[in-house]
Amino acid sequence: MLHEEVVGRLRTILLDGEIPPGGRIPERELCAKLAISRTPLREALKVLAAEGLVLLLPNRGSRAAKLTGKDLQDLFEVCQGLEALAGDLACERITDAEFAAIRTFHDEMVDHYRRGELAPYYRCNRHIHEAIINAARNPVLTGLYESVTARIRRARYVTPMPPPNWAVAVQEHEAILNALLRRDGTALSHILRTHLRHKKEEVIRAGFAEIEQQRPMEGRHGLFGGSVQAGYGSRADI
Amino acid sequence: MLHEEVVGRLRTILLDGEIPPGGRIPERELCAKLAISRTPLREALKVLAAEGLVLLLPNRGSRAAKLTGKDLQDLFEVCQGLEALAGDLACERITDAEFAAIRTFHDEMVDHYRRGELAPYYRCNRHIHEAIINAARNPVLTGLYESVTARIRRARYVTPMPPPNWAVAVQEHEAILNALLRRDGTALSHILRTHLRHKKEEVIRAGFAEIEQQRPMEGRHGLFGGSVQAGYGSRADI
DNA sequence: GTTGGCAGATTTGAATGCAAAATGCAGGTA
DNA sequence: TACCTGCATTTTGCATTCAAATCTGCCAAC
Repeated sequence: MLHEEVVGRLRTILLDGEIPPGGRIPERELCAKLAISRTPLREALKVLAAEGLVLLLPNRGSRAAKLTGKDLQDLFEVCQGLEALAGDLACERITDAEFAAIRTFHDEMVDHYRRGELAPYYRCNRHIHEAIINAARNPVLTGLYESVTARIRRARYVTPMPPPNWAVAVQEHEAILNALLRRDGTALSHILRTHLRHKKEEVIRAGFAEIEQQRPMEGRHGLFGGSVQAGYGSRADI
Repeated sequence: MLHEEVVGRLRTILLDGEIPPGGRIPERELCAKLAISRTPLREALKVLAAEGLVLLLPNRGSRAAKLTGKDLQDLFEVCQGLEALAGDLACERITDAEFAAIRTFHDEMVDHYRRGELAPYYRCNRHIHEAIINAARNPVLTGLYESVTARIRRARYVTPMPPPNWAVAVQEHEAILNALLRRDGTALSHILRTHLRHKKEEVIRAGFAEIEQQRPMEGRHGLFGGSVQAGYGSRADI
């Protein structure tokens, strides 16, 4: 019960920004805080490094990963690909009940839009996107999606929306719902790609990538391929 | 230098089937074999569990993950999505040199096809797919792709090809090259999806998923989402 | 003959210990 | 004053140790 939980709690700490991106991760303090020894903590750090949330610097400790604008762009692009795939699959596999649930979220979301309530709008929005992923009935996809979206969540679901863009986003969501209703995978896939591309542009324009004071070569690491790997630095928040 | 290397070697051991899927992973033996202590080995196991290559059974050790037909299908679907995305991006970003390299691999591949040389054919084939991924210039994508393809590599690049299917595959590759030449992302994306879908169907038909003697509930685990998580069993080889 | 249960051995999960590397700081030198 | 050098301290990475859980084999009871 220890290991899983440690990974989860650490992940929360990192995603919530309790340890700010780029911040040092003090092993001893965290051990005390979580009331565990260094062994399970270090195991968790390795796992999170594989997820791209932690940067392991050999012999020099670990740091919370920072996202550069490039990182953010890369992540959004991948997210586009994953959601497009999910949309395609979801149209083949979604149940009527699942569709109904999405429609409910959608209607609620539109209500929040009309009232200009951003936070609840985003909540519904996120439910919809996640429901589409789940409807694809592909655990591998779900897993990758969670891992990718976790890292852009704050950028994605916090960025303020200028009214014109917000209107477009809602329109796109109408189209998403429509494509789902028609079970038109190709269309849904296309809309989702567009939708995410817009979101990406908005987030990047909103400045989630401007504070790039490139740190000089932090080590690589960050298993699973090249995720964070290529050694970035910077970004203070997200 | 230890940790990274241990993960790498263990991954190789698992992917090469040196420890067969579903096989127990004997910590002590592996420690002796790799000349390390249990601590770094266990860290590596946790990381590989997060990648979906290892199943962690609380208090009952770890096992090499097995792929069910469903797993294989899920992985191929995700691979479709990733390659489609890569194709789209690659068309925007590929350099002439990269394209030339792909064309060279392509020509060589066709030669091998004409001579009926499957293994070298697959080698070129794989180079092409990887080159497209790399041309997308997206480290996150590259990382996920590596992680996903590693798990289906043996199925994908070992399955024998009935002549008619092989001919179709080569034709598809002609189309891939053509779309790349024209920098037509939409077309390339579409072809890659189709190409991968065919491959998936072929692999599944070739029987890489038939030996499913469902093991009774092995624990879950296997971080990153639901990858292996949902607790499958079975498959003896791959 | 089979089943249930108990004691010993094995294995796992986590804590602690120890050597090596890195960091910080004081003092000396140009 | 700025910079380099050497030492003490801290931190990291791995090995070892220890407690708890699981597995194995044996015996008794039905």
